[in-house]
Amino acid sequence: MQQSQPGAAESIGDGRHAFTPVARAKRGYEYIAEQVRDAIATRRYKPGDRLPTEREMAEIFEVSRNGVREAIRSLESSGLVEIRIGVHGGVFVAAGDPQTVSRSVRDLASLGALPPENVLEARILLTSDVLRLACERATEEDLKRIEDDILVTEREVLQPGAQRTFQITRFYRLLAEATHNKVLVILTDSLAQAVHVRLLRGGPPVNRRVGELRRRIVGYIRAGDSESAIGEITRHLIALEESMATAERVIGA
Amino acid sequence: MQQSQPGAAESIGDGRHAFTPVARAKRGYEYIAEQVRDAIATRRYKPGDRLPTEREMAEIFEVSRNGVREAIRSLESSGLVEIRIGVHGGVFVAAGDPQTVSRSVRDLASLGALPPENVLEARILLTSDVLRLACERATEEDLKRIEDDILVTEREVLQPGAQRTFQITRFYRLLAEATHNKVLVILTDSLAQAVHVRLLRGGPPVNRRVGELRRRIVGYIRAGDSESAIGEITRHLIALEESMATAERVIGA
DNA sequence: AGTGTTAGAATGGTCCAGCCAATTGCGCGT
DNA sequence: ACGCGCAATTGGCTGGACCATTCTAACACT
Repeated sequence: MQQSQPGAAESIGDGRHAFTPVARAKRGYEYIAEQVRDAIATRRYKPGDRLPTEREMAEIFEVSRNGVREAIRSLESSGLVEIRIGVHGGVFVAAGDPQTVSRSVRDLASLGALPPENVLEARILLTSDVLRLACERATEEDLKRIEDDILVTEREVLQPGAQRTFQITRFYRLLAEATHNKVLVILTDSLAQAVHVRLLRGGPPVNRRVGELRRRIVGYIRAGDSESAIGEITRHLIALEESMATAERVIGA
Repeated sequence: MQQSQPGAAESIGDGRHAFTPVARAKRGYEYIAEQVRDAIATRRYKPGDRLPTEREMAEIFEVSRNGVREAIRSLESSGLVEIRIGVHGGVFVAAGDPQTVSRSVRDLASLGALPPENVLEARILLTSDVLRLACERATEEDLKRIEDDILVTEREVLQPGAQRTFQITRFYRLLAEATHNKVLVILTDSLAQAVHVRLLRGGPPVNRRVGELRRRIVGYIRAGDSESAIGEITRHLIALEESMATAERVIGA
């Protein structure tokens, strides 16, 4: 996988030179992971297929079993393979879990690599697109699911000692699911996770009025009034950002 | 790391039950990776900080050094830590490389988990948002960079035996960079990678006219005519999708 | 004083050989 | 026919050993 080189090269020059960072001594397991990745990318191995056993790979690649295990760990953490144990166990090409993407984004947010104002802007744009599509495509079932979730959330939020849960993520994912577009679900979920990380780090108190707000949104979607829905949620996202920003200023984070 | 549970639970029921998959016997290294992840998420460790050495962690967590190494491999592959060797080397919390996200998306695409029509739709929406912002914010420098890249691309494309390179990814990233929004760059790049994977798997021949098209886009951006730019690129993305679809039908992939 | 040079220490990188735990199939006994 | 347990195969994990890389600090030579 030549993923790091292009980025690195371009960030330095104008892209015209053909230089690449001096082939840093890659570690053994990287070569293994790379080969497996390529084999999957080129469809030589498809989801569900079983790779050779650890012991076999150790022979094939001429490394110790430990080296193979590290490579597998890396691939597993990327969501490319999954492991089953027992006879007929082994390393299998995974089906592809969409959550790996939002986990990446969450990690980036954990590291503070995502400026909040950029997340906010992207979120407003993305959510607006989602709402427009949702107005066209949401089925009654989709809307029911959202309404059920609102009830759950209200119950969670009104309980004494309400903790931050995954409600933030859930609502937006359900909205995105109403577009019937998997990719939009992934993107929406990713941005929600970026905010979620921040909320977990001592954010503002839980807003007890979320229920009302969300019900209004659903109402607009039912009526096919995308512009009102967008306006409503945009104001909400901005308000949320402001309350997070002040909360962080108080803590001094 | 409770990332797999919420998704799994919700996909089954209505979200009202509090059931969680029977705590599958987690492997030792997962506990380690989880603790380190949490420590980073809660800012107990910040980018640049050094974690204990492998040997120390092995003592702390009461596992073998191999176990620790597997945990580190997993975190490294998530882009959370990076390793330096030598005295004063060790495991350091990373700065956060945006490429981890697009790599995730690319992996998902490799696994065939992203329906092409969903990618196309998301790409059209996202690129439209990007172009609107770019029309407002692009500096002369931004546009210069794009024009330079177009020249590079034309040279690459017109060479005999033109190979698919990273030009597809590059152009869209540069467009996104003109919005001066890091998050939009990440999202744009991710979707471009999803398409790139497909192109590498025997896509249609390289389009030799890309230069003209891209120059027109830049022209519209300079003129602040976002709608024309959007129309142009939307038609292009749709045409690209169609040519990929037919190419795949021929191959029988 | 300045300048190489070298020895040592600390770190991750790798290997080996072995045993444990989970899973499954097969054959034996009832 | 049924069930029970053994055996085979897989990944999970251990502990110990040694190598490769890097940096520091002491030393030797100008």
